[in-house]
Amino acid sequence: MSVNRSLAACFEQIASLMEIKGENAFKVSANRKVARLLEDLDRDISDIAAAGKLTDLDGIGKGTAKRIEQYLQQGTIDDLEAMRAELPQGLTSLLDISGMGPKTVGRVWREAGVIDRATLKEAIDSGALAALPRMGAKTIQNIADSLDFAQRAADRTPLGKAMVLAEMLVDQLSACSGVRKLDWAGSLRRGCETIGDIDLIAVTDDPKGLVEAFTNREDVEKVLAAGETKASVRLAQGVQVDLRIVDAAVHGATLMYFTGSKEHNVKLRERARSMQMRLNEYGLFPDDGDETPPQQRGVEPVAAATEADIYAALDLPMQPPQLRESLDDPTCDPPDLIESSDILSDLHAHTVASDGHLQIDELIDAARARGLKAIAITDHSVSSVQANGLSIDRLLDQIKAVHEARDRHEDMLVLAGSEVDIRTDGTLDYPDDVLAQLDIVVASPHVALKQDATAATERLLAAIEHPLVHIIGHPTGRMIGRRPGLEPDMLALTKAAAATGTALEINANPRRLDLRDAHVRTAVAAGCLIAINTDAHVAEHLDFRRYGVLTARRGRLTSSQCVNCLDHAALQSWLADKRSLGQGH
DNA sequence: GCCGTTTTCGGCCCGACTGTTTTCAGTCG
Repeated sequence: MSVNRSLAACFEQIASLMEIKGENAFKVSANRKVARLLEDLDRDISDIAAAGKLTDLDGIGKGTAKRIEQYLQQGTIDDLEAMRAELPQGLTSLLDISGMGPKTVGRVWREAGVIDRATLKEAIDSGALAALPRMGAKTIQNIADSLDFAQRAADRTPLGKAMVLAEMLVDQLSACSGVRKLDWAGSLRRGCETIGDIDLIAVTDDPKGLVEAFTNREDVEKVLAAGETKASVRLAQGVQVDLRIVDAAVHGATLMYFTGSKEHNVKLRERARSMQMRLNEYGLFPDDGDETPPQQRGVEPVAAATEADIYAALDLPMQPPQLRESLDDPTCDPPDLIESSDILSDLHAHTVASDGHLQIDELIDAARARGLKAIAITDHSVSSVQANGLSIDRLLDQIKAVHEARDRHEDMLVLAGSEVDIRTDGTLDYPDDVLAQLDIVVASPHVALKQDATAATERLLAAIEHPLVHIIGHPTGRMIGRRPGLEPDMLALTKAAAATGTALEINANPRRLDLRDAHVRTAVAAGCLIAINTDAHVAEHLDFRRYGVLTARRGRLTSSQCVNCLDHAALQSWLADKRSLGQGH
């Protein structure tokens, strides 16, 4: 699968270099669209190329197909190599600096000899930049600040951090006088695993007061914009936050517009145009051919107050925010997606026996307090030495202790389990006669996370097909932004999981989210069962559930395919049936 | 560069804010 990723990077670079060269903007966006498509694709592009089906993909024409084939055969693309020879490599890194667009990057390169971030800094310090036309003191200060910020801040903010920050902002700003509505939009609302910036949409009787409260916050490091309807700040926490203020009558249009994705918006606008209408952040308007934006001429929108109104007026089904990505078709009826309230159990959690911080009873109480009806105690196995994994003797003691706790908490279904290491060769960390004594077995990879794709596939297949395994925990072992994890053949894994009834986990820890959204989509399509577990080590980790649910929704999961939505009887019969079926395997 | 109930050419989504402008280009989302 990584060929998809490296090829996506090529097309992203083609787009950026063309942009700096000043080539046709539509060609640029066509290439960028290809990059996005490759990133989201759930199949190996080389398989599609081998089948001669490249141009079947929306956005790939003859030219792109040729480039892809050349890359697959030679590992390079002539057009890209030519541009790399013509333009310095470091220029594209300047596009990530806020305020530096392709025009500016092209100018500072041609006219001031800037070729990367280091030479940009030099040009600022030496005054070479100030010598250029249209480079006033403010512009240069903004570039200097943004360069500094870009060097310090992480590329994107993890979902877990952004969500907590957004909740705090909404909480505090909602307390301002006159505020009637305040929501977050953007990639955060869509539940993406990382967030570029936080978008807030407000309805208020006192716009000025809200903008002031927003830009005067103590944690604001820099105010990027502060208009009557829009303000933008950079927080000390390393995140940019945009605030839009709108009339209640157009709230839906603005919320929809800033929720995106960009590709989804484009599709809706194209649809609007095909129906002789115009869609913008103020509503859906009849297209009367007048260039001036309709809302400025007092034209009444066809729909604007709610997202549902707009979808309805476009004759489309209402799409949940998590299904508004480039691969999602807005004309398709969305499935009845899983919700947090559907989840009745957490089947992967740790106690002090291994590396958790809670006693068994504390974990059970914490789960009950969050509305759960069942909890599995799954401490680490013997190989996970760094996590204080349990020896067979300690595990047998633990099973006994959990079963005693079960009798003390009759309202809860308490399961004695283990998170068993899947060793490098695919064997498990306890012998079968020990595993058979557990109520539930979660098998997870923890080491050798860089092994090649074939070995990883065989390793995970062995665990999926093991008759005593119920769930594969964090199947790839990736850590967002830190390590990519295993890259197994997900199609093969999900097929095997569907055939054996083994569930694949969405680990809800926001640093993991593993399976990721695209994998969930593949798994759901293959018909395999999914578990959404938090892998809790402290009580608060149980609240990670919501990140798992968002990821599940992005993968089109319904509650009927999720084992955590089973009630006591159904869960117990799945656990038992899985094994009795497995016996004959 | 892609695409087609305006299909082999001529389109391709829309508006706010900033800074350096004397009417608008560039950037962003």
